[in-house]
Amino acid sequence: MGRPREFSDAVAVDAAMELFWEKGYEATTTQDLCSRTGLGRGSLYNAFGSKHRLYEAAIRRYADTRGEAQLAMLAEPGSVRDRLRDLMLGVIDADMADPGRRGCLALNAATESSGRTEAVAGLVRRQFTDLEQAILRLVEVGQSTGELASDRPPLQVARAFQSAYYGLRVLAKVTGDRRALLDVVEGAVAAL
Amino acid sequence: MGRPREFSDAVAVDAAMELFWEKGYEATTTQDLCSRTGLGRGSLYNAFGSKHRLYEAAIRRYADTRGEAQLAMLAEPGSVRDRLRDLMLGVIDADMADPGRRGCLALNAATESSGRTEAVAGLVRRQFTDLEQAILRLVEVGQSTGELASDRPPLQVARAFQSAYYGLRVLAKVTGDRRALLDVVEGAVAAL
DNA sequence: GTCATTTTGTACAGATCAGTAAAGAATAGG
DNA sequence: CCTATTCTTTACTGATCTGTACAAAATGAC
Repeated sequence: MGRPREFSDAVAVDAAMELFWEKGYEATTTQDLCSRTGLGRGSLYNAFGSKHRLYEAAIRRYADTRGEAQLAMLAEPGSVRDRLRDLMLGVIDADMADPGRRGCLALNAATESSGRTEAVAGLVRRQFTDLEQAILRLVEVGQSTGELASDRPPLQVARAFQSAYYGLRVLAKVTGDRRALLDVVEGAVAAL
Repeated sequence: MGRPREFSDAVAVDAAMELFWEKGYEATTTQDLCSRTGLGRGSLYNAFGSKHRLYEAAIRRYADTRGEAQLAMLAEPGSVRDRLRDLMLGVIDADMADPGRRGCLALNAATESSGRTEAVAGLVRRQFTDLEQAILRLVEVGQSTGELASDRPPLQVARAFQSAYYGLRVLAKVTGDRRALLDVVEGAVAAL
């Protein structure tokens, strides 16, 4: 009972996510969040408690939407090499098409020291290990079908590839040199 | 002529660098900077103009000290694989020994959207390409001596390794799992 | 309708923000 | 010693920060 909410939580968190994604935690003000979500201060604090809690919700939402979309991409049919290459190529297209150069919210949250509480670190860690596991499964498939060489531990191969993936996203933040990024992709795929 | 400065610019920038390194640009206040450097507000603004200009000076100083130290490490004697492995192992030791989990200031500056003006992006880009070139030279040496396979373009190999290096630093920000990080090292070195 | 409950809007709190103004202090040159 | 110049200190600005208090509004239960 009581007065019903005039907004959808998911939509509000989505708007907050976009904002944190653009500006980071510290540079985003609660006023920004009110403007972007359309909520008044009272509603925003009533629903989410604090700026930091909303930040955590935004990271969770990022994982549930963008993160899951990436994992789904890895599950599509096709050779292992093609799947992993597409993952990286997709990132290059997305990151370079984005004028705000937002990159990956989870990665941004990992590197921004303020707001990197244990709660945030935990959420980021989970996204990282989810991706690691998805890559690992692909590598295992590739090794079992003979598409990939089987002379190295799959987990090691997966982790090295994942690292190159995050490095790629870091490089894409400051460089506009598409060929440099494509070198990373081909180098990482060749290393499989 | 005029009244002499009571502080050394280099020492002040060094202190500011440590602070920006710990907290990032946005979360560092000018009051923090005054406390840490020991300067009054007047002196700080007289000497550096603005918080952002001091940030740029800090990044430059980071490049001149920490960045150069890394490049020097790559120039030491030893096999190419050992040099590149040591680069990464050194990072693991340094990052995990640091309770503040500061990581790499240049990488932090690259991902923090606020304060990422073109000036900052340029400074970061320079550090990135300096490392790329240093790795490239090593790869070229390795390929010419036969230590590394010569079936792939050296620049592609170097860029993929560099990416794994930055990815490693990102992972080190949130994980305490040393074996996961060591997998990245061995995977990246094996991919050479 | 009345009541309990929740949401909403507004106004406000106290702290803190980056940056500046201005007066006093320390120097070099004359 | 005197002046021009630079640095230091302090006080202050106006804006902005996160979070809260509180009354009005909207609902369901009865």
